[in-house]
Amino acid sequence: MSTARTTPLISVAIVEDNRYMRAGWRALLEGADDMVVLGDYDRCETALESGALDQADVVLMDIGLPGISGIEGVAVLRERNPAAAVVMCTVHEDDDHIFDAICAGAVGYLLKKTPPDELLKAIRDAAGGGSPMTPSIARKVIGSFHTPNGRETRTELTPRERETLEALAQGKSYKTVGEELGITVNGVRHHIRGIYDKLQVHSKSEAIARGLKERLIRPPR
Amino acid sequence: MSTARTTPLISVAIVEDNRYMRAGWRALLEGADDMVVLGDYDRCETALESGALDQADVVLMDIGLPGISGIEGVAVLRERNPAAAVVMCTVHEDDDHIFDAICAGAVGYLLKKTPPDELLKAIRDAAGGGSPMTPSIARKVIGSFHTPNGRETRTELTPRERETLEALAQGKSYKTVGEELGITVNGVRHHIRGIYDKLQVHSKSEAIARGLKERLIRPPR
DNA sequence: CGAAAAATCCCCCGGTCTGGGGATTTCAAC
DNA sequence: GTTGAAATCCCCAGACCGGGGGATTTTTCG
Repeated sequence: MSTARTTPLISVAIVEDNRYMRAGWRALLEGADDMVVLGDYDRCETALESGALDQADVVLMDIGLPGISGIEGVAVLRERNPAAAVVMCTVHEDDDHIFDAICAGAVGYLLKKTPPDELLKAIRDAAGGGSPMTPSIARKVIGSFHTPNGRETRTELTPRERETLEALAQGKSYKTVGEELGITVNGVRHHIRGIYDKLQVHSKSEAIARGLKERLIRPPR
Repeated sequence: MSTARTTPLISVAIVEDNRYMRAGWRALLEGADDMVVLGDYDRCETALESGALDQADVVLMDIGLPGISGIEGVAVLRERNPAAAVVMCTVHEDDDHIFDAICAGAVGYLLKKTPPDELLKAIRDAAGGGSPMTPSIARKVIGSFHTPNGRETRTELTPRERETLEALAQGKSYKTVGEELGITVNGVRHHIRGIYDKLQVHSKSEAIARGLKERLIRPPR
């Protein structure tokens, strides 16, 4: 009889255009006794056609692929097989690629320099409901939640102005904001004018957009 | 002569109200030869007064503290010593605490059930510019970037409506949006009316707020 | 091929918002 | 104890936006 397993096998699919890297990954995963490689592909199109991605628990995906990029690939796959945990694996460490991939639906993001044992750990992690990330990437993701310097008066909004802007960002009208802050519409108007002045904008939405971008206020919810 | 070090010592401060847990952490860290414990405290106030936090590389902080909570503590510390990497350590796994702590400035978030060796790894990770997180927490953070179902027509906005709403979220006016999409103000108005209808709102800001909340559109930047 | 949905354009009217003034109170700092 | 910033309130005029209509064209799909 075969060895009793405490955990089910992890099905993995590989999408990577570099054949040597692809072969390396395959060999590595095949050496792990808790994983099975469903297939390796050099581009998203063929991987999707093969059907392997539809049964995969984890998909190791390169980001810079010929044809459909890894980013678009994730988006497509997410509709076909939402249960699959896609781990992006790439040389790019720049913010745009990272956040594009994450927004598209990737659950993990590793740099290609990740050592083999950590790659295996990452796959187990991803299959187990985690989100493996290279430390520097994790910090970037976390950093995206942080306000630029943490001060109350970051750019230079007064506390009251910040409250006002946050209320506006929740879609509230002058009147509603006034009720919420316990002041009249005129009081609200004053603060809003201060905000427009400091942010150099001329409308509610513009102020909200800048407030969010500069992280002067926290995004609602 | 003392042993040559390849990496500098990591200064750690501990803030945790449970004395047993605190003592346990302290003992653990003192057993690691690349760390030095600057002090352990049962509340933020005393920790801040002591000055230990001002020199710490890493701060292990409980989230549920008497007096000033760990969340507020992070915010305060961030202004005093932005270089410190604060790792929240708690039993709470609910979203609010997590995101509040991260937004306040924490770089890591561990559950108290984290085994000792992983705790040490997490501290080294935090000191080295990473963001240690319990796998389930990491997934939640990553998940916050994902759209609910990944489809293009998530709730029920048409592609053109989504483009319009995204442009609005960038603070653009009807006219500007029209120029961007290559249509007239009237075309824009039509899409916006469709959006208002579907989202059940009655103003630009409200639509943007809901669009962001429901993740129908990606936050600008 | 037809029906439905999406996308485009147009007009009018009333309400909200923006920009321009000006005024008073409070509170902390100098 | 004056100064200044923050916060509160008020008015007016014009621009922009939202709700109500209606119309045409392209695309999608059964």
